[in-house]
Amino acid sequence: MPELPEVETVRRALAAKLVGRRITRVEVRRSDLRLPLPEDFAARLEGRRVTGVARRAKYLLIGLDGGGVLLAHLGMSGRMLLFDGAPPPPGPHDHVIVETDAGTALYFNDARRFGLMTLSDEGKLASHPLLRHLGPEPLSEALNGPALAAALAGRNATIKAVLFDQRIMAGLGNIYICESLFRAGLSPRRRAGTVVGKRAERLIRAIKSVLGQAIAAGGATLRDHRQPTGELGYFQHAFAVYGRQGEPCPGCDCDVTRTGGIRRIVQSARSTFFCPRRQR
DNA sequence: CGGCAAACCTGCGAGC
DNA sequence: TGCTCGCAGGTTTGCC
Repeated sequence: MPELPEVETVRRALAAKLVGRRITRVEVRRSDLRLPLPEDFAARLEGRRVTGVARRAKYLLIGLDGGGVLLAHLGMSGRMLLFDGAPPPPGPHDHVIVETDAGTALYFNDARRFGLMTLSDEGKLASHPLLRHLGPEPLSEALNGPALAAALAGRNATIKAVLFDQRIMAGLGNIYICESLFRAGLSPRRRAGTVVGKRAERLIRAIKSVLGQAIAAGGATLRDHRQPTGELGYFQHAFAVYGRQGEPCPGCDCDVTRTGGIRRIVQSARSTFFCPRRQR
């Protein structure tokens, strides 16, 4: 499911239910996630109080008293599900269950197991192997047109491929890259190094606006993403190009039977959706 | 180093 | 109905 807006939506839901609560019980039902869970995972969590829930790129950072941090990534299919009453019987993909003194149960569910959970210390977060190479947050003030242009300078790969590189900017995935390039009017096949000046300005503004609107909509629900409380996100209805192959481009008023509408191509084994007339 | 493909694992929808 | 195939929102590795 999850790119930055979906993870941010999850963060907010977790923060509302977990902050200030004490963890009473942790059950590891399956420890072979993308990285194996630490041996003492449950023991290090039980009895701790949750001090905050933060996000870095697509990672969730659950702060604990005593300085520990539970680091979680949802991969492609990971979900965090919150239950206030009696939780349902765990299914085969409910890998970790965390219960609090407020009677809340949190299920970490991940069919494909590309997600992970691990433990770190607050002081070591910046140098943590999973976080250390991440580029700036797209929504941070520091990331503006000139900063983006500088990061893209000299890159000969396509802008689509380079935006996937989490070292350039961290948090975008296939959907929001497609949508941002559409809003910016840039072809996904353009060389990244040519995105300078006004183009870089347009691109960073597009990225920030798409992400901001997606967060406000509770993220996008494709297949199975939902918020931890069960509500659906609805930003998928606002997609201009993603998954809309053959549909009319919302920015052009040309005849779809002649132009073919939104195009789908494959770049580094991932689908790219774009309007060849509007994006250059 | 840059750029790309494949691998990791499971589920689902489309098409036959 | 039931099978096979292709495809899926991420990240890492390995190859050229």
